[in-house]
Amino acid sequence: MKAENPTSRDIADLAGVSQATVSRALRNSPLVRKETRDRVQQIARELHYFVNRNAAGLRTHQSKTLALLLFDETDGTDKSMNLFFWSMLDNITRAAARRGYDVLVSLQQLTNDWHIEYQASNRADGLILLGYGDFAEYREKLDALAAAHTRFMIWGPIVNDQPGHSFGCDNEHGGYQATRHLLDLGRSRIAYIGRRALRSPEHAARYLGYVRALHSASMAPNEKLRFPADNSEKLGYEAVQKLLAVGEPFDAIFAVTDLIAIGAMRALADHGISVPKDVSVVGFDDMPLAAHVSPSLTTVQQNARMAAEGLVDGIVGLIKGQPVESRLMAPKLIIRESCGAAAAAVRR
Amino acid sequence: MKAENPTSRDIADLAGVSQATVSRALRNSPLVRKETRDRVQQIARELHYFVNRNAAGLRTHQSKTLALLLFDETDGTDKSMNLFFWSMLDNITRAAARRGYDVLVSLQQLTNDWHIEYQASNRADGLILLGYGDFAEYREKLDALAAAHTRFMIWGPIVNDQPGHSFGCDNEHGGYQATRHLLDLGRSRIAYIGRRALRSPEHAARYLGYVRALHSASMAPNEKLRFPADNSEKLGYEAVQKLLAVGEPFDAIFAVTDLIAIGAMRALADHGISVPKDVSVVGFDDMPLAAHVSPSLTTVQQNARMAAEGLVDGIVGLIKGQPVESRLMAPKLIIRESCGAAAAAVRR
DNA sequence: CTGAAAGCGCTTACAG
DNA sequence: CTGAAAGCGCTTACAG
Repeated sequence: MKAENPTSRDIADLAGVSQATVSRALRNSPLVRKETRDRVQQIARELHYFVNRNAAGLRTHQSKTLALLLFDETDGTDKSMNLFFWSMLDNITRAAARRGYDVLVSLQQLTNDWHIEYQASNRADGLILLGYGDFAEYREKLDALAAAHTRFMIWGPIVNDQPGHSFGCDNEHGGYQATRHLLDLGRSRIAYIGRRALRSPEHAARYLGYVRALHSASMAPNEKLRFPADNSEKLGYEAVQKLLAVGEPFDAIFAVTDLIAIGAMRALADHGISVPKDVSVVGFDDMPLAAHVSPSLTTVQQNARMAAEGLVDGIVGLIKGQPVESRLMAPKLIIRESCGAAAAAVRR
Repeated sequence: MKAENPTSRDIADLAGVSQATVSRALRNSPLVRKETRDRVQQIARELHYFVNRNAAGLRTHQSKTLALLLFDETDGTDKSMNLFFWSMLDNITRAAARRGYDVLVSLQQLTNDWHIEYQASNRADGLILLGYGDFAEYREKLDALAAAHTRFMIWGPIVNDQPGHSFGCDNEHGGYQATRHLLDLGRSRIAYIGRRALRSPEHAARYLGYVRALHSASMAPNEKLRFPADNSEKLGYEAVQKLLAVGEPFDAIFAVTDLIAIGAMRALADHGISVPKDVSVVGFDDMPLAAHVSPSLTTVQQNARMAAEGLVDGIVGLIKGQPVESRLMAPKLIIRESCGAAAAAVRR
């Protein structure tokens, strides 16, 4: 049915050279004479020849493939959280392709084995780990990866003692920017919705930025205006219900993620509280939805393209045995309608 | 630095059997005695051994990998369109994993070469093509794939003469359901926003369903209420502007995609027209955003899980040389607020 | 039930 | 600049 694929030997026969020369010519080796090289490549093209990756990989102990492991702590109902990852996936595949790597994708549940075997089986030369959540739970998996001498880059903060290398967003600075923006607009009773425990280091860093901004305005965080929430719209909604129940006055909310912010805005609307007139709301992530909700959400953007480049640079560096440093990139405040800074904000 | 991975030969030495027996034992061959098999597998586990995929693949001419090619006709600004694909990706990787396949992802631009070499280079045993858009443009690529004897499944409609196999949504039926729903609510002047040309077969099928529903109510489509639009919020917005400019009365809109519907609703809101009081709007796709806009969007859902299973079943069947039929799955009307069927609709 | 042997299609020292 | 040869780590007839 399906014709056999041509091999380098077939090309050698047609070109009248040895198979070794074909291999060299195809890889543009300077060892082979230009005319020979051109002839070989010409024939390869005519035959629609492509190097057998399994054979090449077996020989070189490389797969030229990266495995992207996406893990998701949510129950899957809040698919929207994945939007940033989607953009990351897009950018990572492109960045990887530019460097000659394919990307293997795996959606991991936290309970699954973490596919240490991707590298051990020569399916991938390195891993990129992408996920939000509780690092206390991940830690054990990361240790296992490290023990197996797996090369991996983690999307996320720089955590002391954490095995492996990471590339992340400077969440502390982002939290500072968000809060500073609210303060600059004259808001002073700024609620915080999100975690701040160390086991959730991204939230924790954003919280620290929030506190630093308050301090910079000679204020201190008000514990009555702090409500824990994981990353979901529902929990943002519920947090605002609690906030209102407490009765402590507030004029702004810093939600530690866009999803929480959107839930919070819905709760405010349901209670007849106007955003941004009565209360300003700022989120974090800049997921596509943020521009589409009403009022559109002012938020802190993590540039997915930059993130992808950082992660792919890192893992390719590790594969090549180069020294790699864990790094953070700067986030960017995106001003829309939800804080009142742009009264007649352009929505498109 | 990194210790060499163990090979089947290492296990053979430790187990005191031949390398061939190790290979058989690892693959649970009934040929090898249970005790031998258990001993070999035990040692493999202790050594954290994993079969070298390159070697196995070279030998068997299989990669146990599927390539998922996502192509996107938009300019990339309307990332939201990708949401259904994201869900597809999720479900496809899981469905593939269940069948022992990894998934390689590639985000294709229409202008790129379509990586015929995925299969020719033994990187993938088959392809899944995922994208919306204009089949006239794809056609040439599909022919090239077919000419290269590449196995592939296309997400989309069954198109006569189109090379390869497809699995898609019964868009005609979906268009019928959407329109029927509007008719059942007493709407009679139903605008259609979307393409209907054959070169855009998904839109075309939805349009045919729209027409059939109208006929079933003894109505005919009103050409003054038809406005072409590609899949973007912006174009949905603009279509409604044109619709209003024409002055032809209407009480409902069937938008051929959710994104168009959302743009349409925004345009209606900007003109002070109430949805669903004055005008009912129904979309197609049920992207996550659909539940979050206000009013929440009644739409026709394509079940991503079912779609993924269909595509993966198809491609695995093709790989195994089994007969595979192109098939359609049934869409499902999801009733929310935008048509007025659920006055006090639950938004969550 | 097990082993010896061939061979999948490359890459790369080694020799010329 | 080119070729002959080894070998990457498996799987699977072939023989026993």
